[in-house]
Amino acid sequence: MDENSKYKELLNREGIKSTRHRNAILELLEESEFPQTAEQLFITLREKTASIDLSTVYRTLDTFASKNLVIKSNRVDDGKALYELNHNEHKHHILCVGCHKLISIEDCPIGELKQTLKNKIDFDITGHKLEIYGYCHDCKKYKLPPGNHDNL
Amino acid sequence: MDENSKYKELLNREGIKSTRHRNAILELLEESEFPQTAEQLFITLREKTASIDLSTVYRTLDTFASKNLVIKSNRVDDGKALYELNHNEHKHHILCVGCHKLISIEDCPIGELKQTLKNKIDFDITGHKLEIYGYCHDCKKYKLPPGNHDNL
DNA sequence: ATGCAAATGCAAGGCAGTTGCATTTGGCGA
DNA sequence: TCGCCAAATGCAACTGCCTTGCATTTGCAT
Ligand SMILES: [Mn+2]
Ligand SMILES: [Mn+2]
Ligand SMILES: [Zn+2]
Ligand SMILES: [Zn+2]
Repeated sequence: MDENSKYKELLNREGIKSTRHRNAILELLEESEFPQTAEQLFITLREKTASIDLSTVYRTLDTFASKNLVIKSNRVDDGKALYELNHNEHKHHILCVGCHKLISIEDCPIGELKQTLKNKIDFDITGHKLEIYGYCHDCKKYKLPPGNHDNL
Repeated sequence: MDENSKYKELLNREGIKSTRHRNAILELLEESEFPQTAEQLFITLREKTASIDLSTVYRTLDTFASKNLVIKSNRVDDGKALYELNHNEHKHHILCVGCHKLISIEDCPIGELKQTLKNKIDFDITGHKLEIYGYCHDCKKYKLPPGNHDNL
């Protein structure tokens, strides 16, 4: 195999084979600023590289997720699965419900809660998912939709 | 209609009709300690009350969600939709990945973050979803699965 | 080069949720 | 109380996301 093997060592380290598709998917994820759906990745892959089947995309992403190479989450509005490279940095996204812009933030408020729960009910937190939404600077001008948004 | 109309006023206040199914679903949600899937509700409804169609359950729950009577979320492991009554109290659940037990907590760490983001990037948070998982007291004995769980 | 397990393509299938349409029902006004 | 009509429901087909079974191809160790 040629120098599609950019991630050969990484993949072998995880005990899986280095293939054209796996390299392409990792490369694409590395270029992506935000979590992508399988289909978004699939379409891009078809455009820029070779033929690939959607099922291969799913299987590859699931494999990567099981190795903790990628993080799988769910889109807030439609629940569709999202995949992003695991940079092992702790970050979250906030979604503007006005313009649907995603903004990355490095703040995470779980730290204290971790200790609190440990003390209160002897629960060991190993992970969490946090999605925040609201209105960005540019979208403040729009009125809030009716209803209590603060109970989620 | 007889005294299935327990929630008539509430429903009329929201501008929708009081029906047998809507009352039954609200009643069932009120009895439920934790968020339920549409199918769980559907099955219980069939057992304890009359015949109802699954599509009616979905439509009813969506209607309730749009009125902010119920909160729709997604299960952590399979992404399936969950529905719970909106008690307008701010709470979260933590999931034990050992025994799959759900525990309600009233702690929420978003408050400070709200102000932080307001100051830093002029973003107004209107809501958030937080799912926490880990190991409960009883499940500590089980080993943690390999991999970094702390990057979600 | 050879062999074999792993990866992939292809097509069918599974399942949560949605939708169109005919029928029923709640609530209101006569 | 009756009749009306929009709203709600049942039913069945359908969509879309994702999975799976199986035949073929490919990575890679020997
Ligand atoms: Mn976090
Ligand atoms: Mn909260
Ligand atoms: Zn915006
Ligand atoms: Zn447990």
